[in-house]
Amino acid sequence: MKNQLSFFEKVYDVAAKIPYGKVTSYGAIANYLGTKGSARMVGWAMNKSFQHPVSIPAHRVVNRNGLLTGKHHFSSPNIMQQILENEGIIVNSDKIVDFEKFFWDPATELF
DNA sequence: TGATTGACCAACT
DNA sequence: CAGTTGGCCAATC
Repeated sequence: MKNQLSFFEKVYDVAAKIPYGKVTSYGAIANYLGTKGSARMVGWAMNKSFQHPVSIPAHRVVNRNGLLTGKHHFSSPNIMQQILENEGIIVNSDKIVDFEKFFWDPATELF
């Protein structure tokens, strides 16, 4: 029995818990999981999240700079920004304004 | 099955 | 300051 979830599964678990109107980074999730170097896997997991049965708010996950790097992988490159602005997050030039204000760190908030 | 890639990050050169 | 490298795990070729 493999009680231990794969890194892949943990990413979904954390990403699904991102509160409304908040954002986090790939590195923050990876760091929370204890594998800082696996930040790329988080993004890759988000890509697969679309085919994942659970709704993953991948639009609330951005890179360390608050830049919407993954927007291009959505149905339309403008969808990600539209949703974020819909949640009260200000986005300018594909970048989140006051990123630290909307930043949600699982290691801190989720504990 | 070995090699490459991937929505990243930090450190090094 | 810009380009390269190492790290991590899973999927694709």
